[in-house]
Parts: sequence; structure tokens; C-alpha cells
Amino acid sequence: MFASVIIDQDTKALDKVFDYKIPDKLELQKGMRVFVPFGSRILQGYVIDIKRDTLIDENRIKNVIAKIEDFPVIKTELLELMNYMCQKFHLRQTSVLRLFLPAEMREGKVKELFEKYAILNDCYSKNDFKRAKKQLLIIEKLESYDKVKLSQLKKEFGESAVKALINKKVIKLILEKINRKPFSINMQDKFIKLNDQQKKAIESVGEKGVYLLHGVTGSGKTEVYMRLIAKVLQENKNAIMLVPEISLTPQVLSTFKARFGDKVALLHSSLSAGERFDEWKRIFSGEAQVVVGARSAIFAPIEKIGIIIIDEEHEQSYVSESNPRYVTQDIAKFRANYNSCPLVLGSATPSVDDYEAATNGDVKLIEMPVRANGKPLPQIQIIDMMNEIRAGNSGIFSTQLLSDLAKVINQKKQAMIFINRRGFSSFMMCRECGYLAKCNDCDVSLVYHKEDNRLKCHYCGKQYKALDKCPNCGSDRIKQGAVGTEKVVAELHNIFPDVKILRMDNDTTSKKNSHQKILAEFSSTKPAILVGTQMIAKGHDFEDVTLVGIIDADQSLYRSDYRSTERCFQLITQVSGRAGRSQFEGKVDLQTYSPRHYVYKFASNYDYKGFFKKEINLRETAKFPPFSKIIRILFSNINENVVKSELKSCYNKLLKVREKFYDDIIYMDAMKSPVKKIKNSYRYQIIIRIKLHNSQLIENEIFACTNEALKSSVFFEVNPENMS
DNA sequence: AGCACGCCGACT
DNA sequence: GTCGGCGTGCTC
Repeated sequence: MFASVIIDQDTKALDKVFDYKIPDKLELQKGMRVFVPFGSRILQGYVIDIKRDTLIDENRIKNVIAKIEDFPVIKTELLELMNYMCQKFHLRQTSVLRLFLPAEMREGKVKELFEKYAILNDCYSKNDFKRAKKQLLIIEKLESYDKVKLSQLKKEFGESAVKALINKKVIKLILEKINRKPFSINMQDKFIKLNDQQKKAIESVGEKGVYLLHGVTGSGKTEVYMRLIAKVLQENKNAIMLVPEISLTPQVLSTFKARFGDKVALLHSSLSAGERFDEWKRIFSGEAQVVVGARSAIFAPIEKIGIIIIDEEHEQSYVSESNPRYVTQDIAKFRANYNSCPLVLGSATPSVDDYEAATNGDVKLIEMPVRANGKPLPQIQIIDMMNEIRAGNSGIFSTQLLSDLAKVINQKKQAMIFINRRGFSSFMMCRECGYLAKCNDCDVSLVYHKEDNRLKCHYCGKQYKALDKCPNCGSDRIKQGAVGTEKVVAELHNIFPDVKILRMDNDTTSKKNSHQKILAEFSSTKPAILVGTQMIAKGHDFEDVTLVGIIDADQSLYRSDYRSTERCFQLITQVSGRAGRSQFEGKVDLQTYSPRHYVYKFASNYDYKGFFKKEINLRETAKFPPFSKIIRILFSNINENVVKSELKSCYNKLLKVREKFYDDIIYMDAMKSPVKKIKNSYRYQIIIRIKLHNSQLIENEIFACTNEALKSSVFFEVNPENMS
């Protein structure tokens, strides 16, 4: 018999299958890890297949040396998932397989999964051991203790005596999992009576298929998820529940622990490698039935899946942005299909792509339009910053926001100020008339690049001269650059010197737990203002927050990205959800320089459907996803000449593909990446936009063109999340 | 990835 | 003559 083995080395050159002979005495199964001779070395590998014959000739083939574990660490479903992922995302087999195992099991340090225990076999007679004193003692110990760790026995009585008993089959060995103590949280599970809307939502989820649960903020989606999971557990099946990394707060985790107790395994980024490994084992062995975790929890080695739930499905964090790039939703679909169970995607602001799928029937739509507590959503007031400027206020804050802040402080309540400061790029816009610099060809905003003082389109690479005067009204008040958190805090401090002002962004939360500390301090101070970026937008319920200010909402709107409007809508909805979580009425002040943009009209009315209709029309006319695919191929290398020449030869090959599919390729060009250099590596890219017709075939042909770039590292993306 | 094999320049 | 530079190619 022969084994097909994938060598555990993550390189393009080794991304193939090697056949080995299985020695007679070695019992191998698919999914096991093995040691194999490879060239002059001994390496780890994964057995992906066992077969009778091989095409490799006899004198070249080598023997498998040994297995690393006695059981397959990669279950069959995940082996099939690997194939799917390799095809779908153009990944290397090893990089996918590594996603399936906790880090603790790699890097050579092979940790014991199970502890060996010794127990007595039934058939023995003590009389046989009159002369073997030690062995008799061992038997007596086992008679009184039932089971003893093998290592313990060996230490106590010596290895030879133990071995003798094993050989005589008087004692046998069993494997038992070793666990570090799982942490316990004391929390009372709140019993919530389901309302009709929730009941209906639960009933709508059928045996299988994909469901989009569109529920407004506070409609009680979490309770729906938990009931669905409970139902699945009753049928003796298991569940996976994914949550965006940032929302994986202790409160969220404890909610699930409180409901499902020890049945839950948590996989989340602040676990230590050891704890993560323990949870993985509990899942692997079938002890845990509910997996709650971030993106990578979709790879949990759990069987008999009865439901998969992805909460906040529109979140960007479900797409891994580097190395093995994958889209979690696609993997969830694969696993749901494999287990023939439903996949539930939940969101208050679904991604345009998924809502589109729901309108044309590929995905079933479940709506939860009413809030569980019956309270209205906070009122969103759009504040025209252009007006402020005309009225002589060129500061960061509008008069409205300042007076609302003063009111909040008076009432000893709390406020949040949200600043959108993602990335480093900025757009250029006129403060007088609102003119915004856009690409003539692509209809996305141009990004200002300081180092060469030019405006660039990140989609097609076209460059424009930076503006010093507005081409529309002639004003020189052309603004670029973003407002930072520090500046906002400083100004607030000037205006309200006696009020506690806290700041939360990447700089202040780099230390562990600082996140929690800031939030704890905020929640215990009244009045107080919390200033922050993205991270204050998620899942924190502060009862006394009655005002949310959004500074410069346009920042998210005019990013050079076809999804920026969608993101802007999602962001406003999410941030607004922070105001008025309790009995107090909340308000949102939304400052913008383009108050008439459709996104604000729809967002301020919480009108997702209206927004969707408008947006999907625009996407269709502009031929952006989901009506096309954008492919980005990024080449990088320390040597600029190497990247350039490999990019060039790839591009030449692509020209032939374009000829072949001339009608289906909308756009194709090669250029420097917007970020030209990272860690001394030069970055160049090719951007291609293709129609959906034949798109998988074309995508594969395009990918094939990258194969010969051996020196540069190649990053292949479909519908990239960002283009830097 | 790593290691052998191999074909040119400087050296005890 | 031979030691060693790292370019090319292979590993079941």
C-alpha cells in the first residue's frame, strides 16, 4: 500500500503530492501526520490518501518512517475542504492544512494530545505473580485505583515491570484527553421570552440552505441564534457560531457559557496557545458541541454539524487579508453543504452582495424589522458642515454637536465621539462647494499621495495632478487629510475642561487589557466623553450613552473603494446603535460635507432596503461586484528589477488571455501598488476586472499566468477588501 | 525550504 | 592543482 503525502513545507515548489510506501506493520489512515524521508532530510507530512498503486517507479519510492499521532488529526471533511479551498482561493495545500491545526501542534514540537492511562484487563490470576513482586504491587494498585497514569506507574514501579504486564496483556492502556482547567464564568442566564418576530425567524430556518437574517439593531438576533443552537443540540448535533474578532468580548462569551455551559468551546485571539490547544482538543474529541469563535473557528474539527451561524456577516474581518486569503462565508457554505445543515448569516446591515443573493433566491431572506424592546432607534440628525463653514465655524465640531454635548454633560450622561480613521490615505475635496476629486474612468474617489504630491486612482492606477484650486468653484479651500483622535480630544478638553475625556484607538489599546480598562473607566464615569475609532462602534452597551457624534462621516465614504458607500452605511448604523441602549432616548449627530449624498438619506432613516436598491443599481451600471469580479495580483520582492520583470512576463501572458476572452474582460492594467514598498519589498500589481460570464474559468486562466513568477511572492485576490 | 550537483575564479 | 562562490534543479 502507498500513501499520498503532502510535505509540511509552505512553498510553491513543494505544493504537490509525494507517494511513499507504507511498511506492513504500520497502520495508516487518511488525515494522519507522518514522518517521511525527503531528499536527505526527514520531514513531517500529511497523509491525504491511501492507495494500492502508484505511478512512481519502485526504486525511487521510499518508506513512511512513522506516524506522528495514532489517529487522523485532519478529519475527512477537512481534507475535502482543503481541496475546495485550494481551487477556490488558489492556495497551497500546506498553507490550508496548517489552518486546521492549532499552532501548538506544529513547529516540530509535537505535543501529546492524550494522556495514557493503565487499567486492568479482566482476565488475569494473581497466582501467576507470586514470584514477580513488583508486578503484583502494580496489579494491587490498579485494583484500588481503577486507572493510573502510565507515566506515574513507570515512575513508581519501574519501566520493565510495567512493560512486562502490558506484554502479558494483564493491563491495557487507554487514552484520555488532558485539559488545562477551562475558565469558568459565573453568570446568570437571562431567561428571555421570545416575541412573535423571533419565533417566526426560528421557524423559518429549515433543514438546509443559506439564510440571511436581516434584523435591525436590538431585534434580538442573539436569542434567535441561541435557540437555533439549542434545537440542534437536542437532535444530538453540533453547532458553529462565528462572531467578529472585535465583538468577542468577555460579555458575549459569557452569554454563551451561561446558556450552554461546558458544551461550549471558545476559540478567540486572547487565548494562550496552550488554552487554544485545549479547546481544540475538546472539540476534536467530541466533548464540546458548540464552537464559538472568530473567523478561524470555521475550521474547528467538529463533526455532525447541525447549524452554522455567522453573526455580523458583513464584517470585513471574515476575509483574511493576508497569506492564505479566504472568505469565511464560502467555507461555511461548503461545510453546511457537506453536513447538509443550514447556514445562517445575520446582520443589521447585510453586505450588498449577500442581500442581492437573497433577492434573487439563492439565499432565503428572514426579516426582523422590529426592536425587541419596542423602543425607537435613536434619531440621526445630518449636520451640514458646509453650512458651518459659511457661518464662520471652521472647527471640527458643529454648533449643534457642541450644544448637544453640553446638554449631555448637564444631565450627567455620556457621549461617544466617533472618528473614522482607517488607513492612511485621504481624499481631496473642496470646503466651499463640496467638489470631490474622482477618477474620470472609474467613478471612485482619488487618493492623495503626499510623497509625490499627486492624486491617484487605486483601481486603474491613473494619476492626476494634485489640486490647489477647486476646478468647480475656484476656491483655494481644498482640503485633504484626516482628523485624528488626539486632535479631537485636545479640542474637547479646551471646550469642556472639567469633563472626563477618554480616548480609544490603536495607539491607546496596544497593551493587553488596556481595551477593557478604558471601557471600564468610561462606564464608571459620569459625565464622560469617549473618543475613538472603529473599535468603539462594536457591541459595547453603555446604558448612559445618550449622544453619539460622528465626525467627518465622509472619511469612510470617499475611500477609493467601490464598497465605501456600503461601508459608510454599515458604520453609521452600527455607531448609531451605541446611543440609547436603555430607557433614555438617544441621539446621533452626523457631521458631513456632503449632506445630500444618498447614503445619509437612507442611513438616517434606517432604510436599508432603500439604500440597497440605489446601491445595487449603481453597481450594475458601473459593472462593479456583484456584477463583475475584480482580480488583483500583487507581486513583491526585495529586488525591484525582479518584481518588474516577473510582473512584465505575467502581464504578457495575460495579454493572450485577454485576447481569448476579449468580451469578458472589462479592464486590465499593470502598475505600482499604491503602497510601493513594505519592509523593503517593492510591490507591483495587476488589476483586472472581468464579467461574471465564464468568470471562474477566466479566473483560473489568469491565475495560471502567475505560476512562473518564482522569486517574487504573489498575492492573488478576488474582490479585494482594500487596495493598498 | 534545503541540499546536492556543477561549473568558473583565487589560493595554500 | 583544489577550495569555495552560489546558480539551477530536485526532492516520492
